Amino acid sequence: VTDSFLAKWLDQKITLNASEKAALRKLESNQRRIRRGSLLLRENEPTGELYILREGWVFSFMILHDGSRQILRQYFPGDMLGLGGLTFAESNESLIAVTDSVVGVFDKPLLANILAEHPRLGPLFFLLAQAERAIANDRLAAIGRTTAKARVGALLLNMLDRLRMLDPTISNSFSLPLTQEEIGDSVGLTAVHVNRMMRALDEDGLIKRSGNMLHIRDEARLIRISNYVNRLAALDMGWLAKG
Amino acid sequence: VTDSFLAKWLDQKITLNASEKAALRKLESNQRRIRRGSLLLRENEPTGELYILREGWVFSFMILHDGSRQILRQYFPGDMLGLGGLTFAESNESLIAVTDSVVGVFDKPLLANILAEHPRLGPLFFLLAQAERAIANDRLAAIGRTTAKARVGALLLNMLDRLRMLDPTISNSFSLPLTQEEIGDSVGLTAVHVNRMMRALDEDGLIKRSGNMLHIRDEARLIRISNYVNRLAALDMGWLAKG
DNA sequence: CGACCGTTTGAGTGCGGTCAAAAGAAGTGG
DNA sequence: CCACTTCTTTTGACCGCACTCAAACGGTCG
Repeated sequence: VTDSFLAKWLDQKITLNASEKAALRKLESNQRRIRRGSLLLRENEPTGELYILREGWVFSFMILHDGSRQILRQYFPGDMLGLGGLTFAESNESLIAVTDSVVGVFDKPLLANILAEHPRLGPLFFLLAQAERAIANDRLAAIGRTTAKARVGALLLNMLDRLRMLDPTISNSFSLPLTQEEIGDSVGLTAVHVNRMMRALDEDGLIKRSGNMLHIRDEARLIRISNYVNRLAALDMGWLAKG
Repeated sequence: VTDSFLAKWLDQKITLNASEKAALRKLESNQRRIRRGSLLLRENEPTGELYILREGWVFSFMILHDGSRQILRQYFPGDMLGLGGLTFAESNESLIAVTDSVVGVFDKPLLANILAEHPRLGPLFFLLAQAERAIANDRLAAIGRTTAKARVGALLLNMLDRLRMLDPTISNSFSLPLTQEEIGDSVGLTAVHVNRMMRALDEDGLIKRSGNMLHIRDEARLIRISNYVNRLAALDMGWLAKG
């Protein structure tokens, strides 16, 4: 068993002791390989499984009654997935792998044990959930109140910032494995209109596309027109515990 | 100091012991009265204050760069407010009282102490946060992928269900203190279009308005056309701890 | 090489926005 | 209690952003 990806990520924000790291490692010890395009979890099916993503891209989504899809969130290595199942017997979200991925699989009883044995982890997970909520708020505001171009721009910037946290050598380019339809389902647009907006961003000199590589050419201006804020930069959890 | 409203709400889901109840009571012991329309917390201002709502209605919102407003969430008695300040030095949301309200005020150090002394509360708060996330997902999908009429309908139904949890005697009517502009800012519409949708719902026989009283006339049909799901009904946190 | 999937482009439509104004409701001060 | 202001709701006319439908193009995999 290699190191815990969740621990690596948390450890940037708060110092974990050896026993806590060991506990988190346990959550990732049972690993599973996921093929690109396959479902990890299906909406409205009872499940006790929870996951920590170790490699690859995953996203969660809901299907509405008219058949349309809303993508809720993109997940990257270190993220916990399937948390909808924590409070509801049936999850209200599905999980699908965008690229070949590796997850650590665990269940509720194991999580309950670990939380009981390591009293700092519960509060820490609570904080993490609040940080996610703040980011979800930005997405809500973007979808509810900004133009199509801004929504696409904000999504691209958010993905770039997430990837930068994982790999500081990334500067302004990354491989974007999402189709334009998936981008549309993420920000509440149709694939056709996403295409027009991407081309517009391209013609404005804000981004550059070649293959599935995406290059942000003028990040400052893209941030401005997209009404984007990088919340991750200001995350502070140090006040929680000094142990 | 009367009973804790947060404890009353949590106690429906998981059994709290006397010492935990006392701890939660402490969070609400420092009470403050808020006038209708006044700001409890301002976006982008550093703050250490956190709140538990005891009486009244509060909502949180963000202002975008073009001046438009997105209302993020309606809060009811028993809810914790201002959690954006937990992980960020500056909150990314503002809080405003819709009606005269009473909140319990506490700060991060007190919360940190209570979480450290009561090891079940951290995990419990974590679960609560996940439940909120699931509900936020529904709202995201509604705004991203449903029609104006469905969005308004889903908001009304959600408020009804929240109120029912607080007062089981409520059947199909409640006093709605939000203006149509505030409803619009909640679901990503203009006040003018909210008005048209409310009138349409009225003419369809789904709702009935008189003054600021709202009556749901055909709940089943409104649920259907709004693509609404009441997540609160299926909340399950019992697996967490048997202590 | 064909089948399939994703991207690109065009033409036309409609949902929700904008602008404007009137009517009603609710505070506010004298 | 009334006069006045301000806020909220309602209605109409028009506009435009994003959707729909459709077809062509390009890449990729078997």
